Amino acid sequence: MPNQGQIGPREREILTAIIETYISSGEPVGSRTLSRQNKDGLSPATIRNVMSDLVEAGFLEQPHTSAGRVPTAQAYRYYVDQISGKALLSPSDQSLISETLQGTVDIQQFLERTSHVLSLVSSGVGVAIASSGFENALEHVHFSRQGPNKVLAVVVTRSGMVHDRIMRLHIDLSQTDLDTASNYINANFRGWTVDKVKAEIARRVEDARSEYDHLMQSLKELYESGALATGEPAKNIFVEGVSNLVVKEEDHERLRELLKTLEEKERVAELLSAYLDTKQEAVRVVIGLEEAMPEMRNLVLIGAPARVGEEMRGSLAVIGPTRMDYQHTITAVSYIAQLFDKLLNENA
Amino acid sequence: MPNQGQIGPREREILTAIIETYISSGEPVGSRTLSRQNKDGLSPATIRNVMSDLVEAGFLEQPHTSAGRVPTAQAYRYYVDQISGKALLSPSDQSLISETLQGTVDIQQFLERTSHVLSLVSSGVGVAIASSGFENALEHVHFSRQGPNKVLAVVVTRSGMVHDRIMRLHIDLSQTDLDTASNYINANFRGWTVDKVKAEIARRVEDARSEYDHLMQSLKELYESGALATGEPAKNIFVEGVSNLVVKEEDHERLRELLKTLEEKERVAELLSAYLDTKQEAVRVVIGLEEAMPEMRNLVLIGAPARVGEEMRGSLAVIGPTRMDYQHTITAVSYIAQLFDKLLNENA
DNA sequence: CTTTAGCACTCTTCTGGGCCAAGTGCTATC
DNA sequence: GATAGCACTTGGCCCAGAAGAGTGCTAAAG
Repeated sequence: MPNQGQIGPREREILTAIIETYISSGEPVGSRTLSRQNKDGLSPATIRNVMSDLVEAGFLEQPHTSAGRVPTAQAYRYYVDQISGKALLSPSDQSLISETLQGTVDIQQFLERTSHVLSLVSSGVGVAIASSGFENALEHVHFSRQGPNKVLAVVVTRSGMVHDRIMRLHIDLSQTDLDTASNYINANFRGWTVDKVKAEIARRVEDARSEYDHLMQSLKELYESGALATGEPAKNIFVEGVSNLVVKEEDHERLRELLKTLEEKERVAELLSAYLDTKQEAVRVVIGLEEAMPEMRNLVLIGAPARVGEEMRGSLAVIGPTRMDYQHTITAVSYIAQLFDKLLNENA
Repeated sequence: MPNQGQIGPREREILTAIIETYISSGEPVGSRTLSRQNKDGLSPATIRNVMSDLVEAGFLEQPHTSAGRVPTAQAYRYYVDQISGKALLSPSDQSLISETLQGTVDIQQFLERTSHVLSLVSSGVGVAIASSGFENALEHVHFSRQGPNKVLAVVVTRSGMVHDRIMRLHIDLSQTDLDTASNYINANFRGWTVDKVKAEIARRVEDARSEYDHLMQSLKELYESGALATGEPAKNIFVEGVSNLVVKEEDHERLRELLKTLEEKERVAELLSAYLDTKQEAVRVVIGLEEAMPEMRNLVLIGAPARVGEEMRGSLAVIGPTRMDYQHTITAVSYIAQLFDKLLNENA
């Protein structure tokens, strides 16, 4: 990374102007255009000199010798650092968002609406993910016999997620057996994380050698049938607004690849979890997604962890074109992340 | 519709050849090409005469005076009638499909996998919809108190669909109240359709003027909070494989519109329900979707009702380009429709 | 009456040249 | 350091011409 420090106030101003012009026009910006729009009457020649420096420093590129300049990933990163935390969300967006999210009652619904509203207010796809099992405290399980060997399991976690699943067992358990089992689990493990519960049940089942212990047998059967799985990943990953990514310049082949990736929601989840970690507090902007996934060239990710109190319950993000309204999107993401805590805390 | 009857065996043969060539090449097909590929050594001139007749009869069109011919919607309809029921599904597809769908346990999961596998074996998007409430017989409800004024409702229908929902009530019901209510519903209404149940509850609540009847009050509260809603439409509409629709020829603007429509799953549901009715038995092919939705120009719908026994439980379909492998897709859709009955019947 | 061969005609697509606009880099000047 | 001037590069656009594909029509052959 050459000469990052070289950026003085004049350079910064011009760089910002170039980026903003490019974002709104989509075309390489030349010195002439810039000098005309810039309020300080700098001449094209001057600007050319500065531009030349900026190319040197790695902030700009030229598609070919005699075209204007285009911002590099480095430039976007710099730009985002500059503007971060500067803007407020427009009142209309604010009310759109809060009206949509008002009155949601569990995390799944919240996230679903979040992905939708994000795709509306941004020019990208809205993504929202509920973080899976391992961080969720068990609230309550319920088993209900549906027929011979057939059981409906409902697992509710503290965060408000509800997982239901119908399973076939190898043996037939009566509703009484099931109630005994669920009472046992609820009485012993309420508040534990689901993963811990599963591990502990496995241990106790193993320990209780006695084949005569009916309860343990039921538990074993239920455990093995996957009754406590909170996986079912697709159910808790919401991706909306892919049509926003269809823009004229895009080449068909890549677009197709991109859509395919976005449809494999697990891959989107991977992407988010790679870049959004629990520690970090605020909105994170990742420029240069093509390093992780080549079909995501020219896309950026703007994401934030979704917390309630200290606990991370999921993530939300916008995946959109490098040429996007950063201020706006960042503010929107951050606004929703805050709402998340607020709305779900009062439901606790 | 002019001179439909005019089609003799020779015309039919040539028409079929044109359609198949066009489907595989995507370009207007000319008399020369056709004469070369056709086994009977017909000369281009002869073919031209026939083509001329076919244009007259409304089966072919020419993009411009000196281009080859392109099949019209009428031609595709004719073609589909000709080939229907002719082919068998390739063994590899057969096993892909049955392996994917084997072991599904409720309709939701079945449909989700169906939409996925359909998008894989066809060149279009796979769609699967569970028909909502009104035809579903109630199996079982369960209410569970989650906190002050907060109740989890689980509604299970005979078809294996599970609807869960967390609601806020205006009054606080104890778990005992809830159990009384659910027992009452299960005892009185098991086997009714959900809609009937709702109507009947409303009636009884209305009738039981006595404000002292605790049970009726609970029921009223639960009913009004929407505990019995089996709506939540998005949850039961599965659309997969949109990337299949990104093809070179497509214009960006229309593509964008199309994706937007496909993301509004309710609109897709509308489309299916408009064309697939309960009466009809087998696979239905709808050519000319643009009449219903202009953005769906050049798309066809190949769908079938999903029944178990006599009862319609949903629909499945492929929405793909007019230029698709009809034989293959029709066979696949029909194969899955049959599997549906078979797999879910044995789980009954 | 059907089929075929021949031929002139139409229309699209591809190609190459020339022109223009935009933008650059360099140098000389203020 | 900023500016003005100037020669140079490059992609986009327009146009004309050639090539290719296909048609319709007519006349002849089966």
